Amino acid sequence: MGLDDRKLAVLRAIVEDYVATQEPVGSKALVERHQLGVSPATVRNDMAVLEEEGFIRQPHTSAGRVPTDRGYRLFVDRLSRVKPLSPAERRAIERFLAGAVDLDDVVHRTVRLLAQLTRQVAVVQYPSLARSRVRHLELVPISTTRLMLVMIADTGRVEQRLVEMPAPILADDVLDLRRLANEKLVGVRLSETPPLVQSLIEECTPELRPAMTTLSTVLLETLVERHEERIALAGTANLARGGLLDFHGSLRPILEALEEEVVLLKLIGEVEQSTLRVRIGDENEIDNLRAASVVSTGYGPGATIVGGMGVLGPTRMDYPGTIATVRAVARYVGELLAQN
Amino acid sequence: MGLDDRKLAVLRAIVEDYVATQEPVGSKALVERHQLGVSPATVRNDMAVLEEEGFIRQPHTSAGRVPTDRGYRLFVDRLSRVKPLSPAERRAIERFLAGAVDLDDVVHRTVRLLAQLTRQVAVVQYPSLARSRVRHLELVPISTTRLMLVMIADTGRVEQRLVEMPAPILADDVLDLRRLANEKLVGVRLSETPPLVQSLIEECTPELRPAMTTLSTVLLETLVERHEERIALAGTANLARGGLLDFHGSLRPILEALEEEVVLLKLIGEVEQSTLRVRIGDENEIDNLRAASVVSTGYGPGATIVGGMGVLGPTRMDYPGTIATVRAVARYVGELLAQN
DNA sequence: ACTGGCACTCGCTACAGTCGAGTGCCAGAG
DNA sequence: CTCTGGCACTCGACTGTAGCGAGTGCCAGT
Repeated sequence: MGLDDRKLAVLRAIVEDYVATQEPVGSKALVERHQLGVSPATVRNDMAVLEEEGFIRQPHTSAGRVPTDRGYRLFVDRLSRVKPLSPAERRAIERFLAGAVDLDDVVHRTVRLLAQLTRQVAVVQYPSLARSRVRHLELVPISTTRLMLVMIADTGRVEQRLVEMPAPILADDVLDLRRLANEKLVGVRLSETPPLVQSLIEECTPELRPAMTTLSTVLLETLVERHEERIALAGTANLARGGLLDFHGSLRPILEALEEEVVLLKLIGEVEQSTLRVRIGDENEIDNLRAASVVSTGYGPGATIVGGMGVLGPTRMDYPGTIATVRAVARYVGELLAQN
Repeated sequence: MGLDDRKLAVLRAIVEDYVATQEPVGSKALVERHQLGVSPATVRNDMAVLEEEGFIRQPHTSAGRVPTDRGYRLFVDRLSRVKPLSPAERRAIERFLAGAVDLDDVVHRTVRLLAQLTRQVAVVQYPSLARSRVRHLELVPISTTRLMLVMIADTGRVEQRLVEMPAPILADDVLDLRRLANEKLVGVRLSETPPLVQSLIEECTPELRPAMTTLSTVLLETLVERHEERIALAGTANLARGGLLDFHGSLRPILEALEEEVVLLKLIGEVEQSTLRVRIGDENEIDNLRAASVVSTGYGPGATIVGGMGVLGPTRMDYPGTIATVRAVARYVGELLAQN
């Protein structure tokens, strides 16, 4: 396919105009707004080619052109220059995140910040437990047969869980359990704890065995199985901005998808390296989100990735701006985490 | 105003039909569907009176009638018989909540359950800290200058917070701090802790004083000031069901309101007794929710109320059903909490 | 290879006309 | 005094027609 420079320029112009105005853009308007140096007729010919190649389409005969998912893809891959953040934005990010006092707080602020800056739906995954190490385990007696298990991970995450003991347990035994568990598990990656928890049962004294067994099941549940991943969400109201023209009509599927933790994790949790990822319309694996685009990236202290964050909006969105913002916020959060 | 029994029956019929069909209801359709025992003409006269009194209105001349907020109000107060839950529903509630393992879990399940049963947006407030008592305070050393403060309330809530110490602190001192704090604060209502925390500083040994001072500020923040109330939300996708006819057009204001914790608290958190409360359309103090109705109630173990829960939907909603569901769920959750 | 011109398409808007659900009112019956 | 049947009226929803104009595709000319 012969896509010379001018045709690409035309595509870029179409995307930019359409994103800005939300209206199909015609050849005449194009040459007026951009300095293409050629006549509308020429642009029309280029448009015909672009349409043949599947980068743009006409909503109706005799309307202007609109980019297709493929068109946006090409735009993102080859045509959009990264739009550097303004100093004001950088400062806003820094100031907004600086006040955070806690991991919870960091995540909360981050997700609100992302939603606000991009004016879209923001999603932030808490640092993944699978990628964390155990920093400390605490057992707090609640009653004679009840303990509260508190697990603190090196990423700052804290999980707690009630443990129902099979029989009353002595304070001293609780201390023993705690000591044993900590000796064995502190510093270990959570994903690698299961065999160790098993050995914990085997190696402990017979008197402690029943208690340790129940504790272990809860431990395993807390560490590995149960709602292992947490997610924060903000900016859903932004979905209703575009007058429902985006998302062709109904927000329902989108809202439904956003309620499913699993779906959200799929959206932003699958990042292995810190590469930023853009999924446009059809490229999304989740059917409900075929009308949306997702910009996501991993984040973490230094080069390691401990979780993902991202933004969801209409396919017709300001990709360069969104990409820049997501990238910047992720970097700041990473630095913040590194300080701990 | 003379509202005899038949006029009330007419109003009830109008509300029921409109809720079911979502279309303005005319006199003829009414007599056909309900056994009113009179002719359409008579009904029309009654309707005229009802309209004069402000209980129903016509969207346009020559369309059927639609209930006004006032009409719904009268319906809820005097016309709706409580619709008992089906045994199947009761069982569903029981089964769904029985598996809960944790306060977090209870709240999560409750909110999803409510959303599912009522097919509306559900909101559940975590047991309010202000109404809880301190059950235990735990201090976990993270590094020489960092502690993790964990507060467990008698309602099952657990709050944690990082404490940044002004100077390195010894393990023994941590134990002392913990002991002192627990001695002073365990069993106290959170709302009454501030003076005690103050005295904690005054009474402790000079060596511990700096550490205790920082700890105290964090304690106060955790116990009283900071995001004291937590809230769970589910079912936002249900907002987009009614084809946007409800909420006259835009979901935006509703979604915006739902993102504000403060607003949500106002919605469901102001319950003092366990009385169920229904706010219809205009009766809502929050402007963004003038097009919605809220059914809310308090819940808690036994007669004490520890938090609120509720449901938000279009004014045109099945009040009897929703009221019954909310009430039932709140009661079950209360029983569940009482077991702890 | 680009441009200007021209005929053509087709969605949008306005307007007129018809249909019918629903109403308000009135006179008469119970 | 209350209910009923009848009747004229209103007005929104729908249909069909016509004109407008943005935008296109194509072609001949430079």
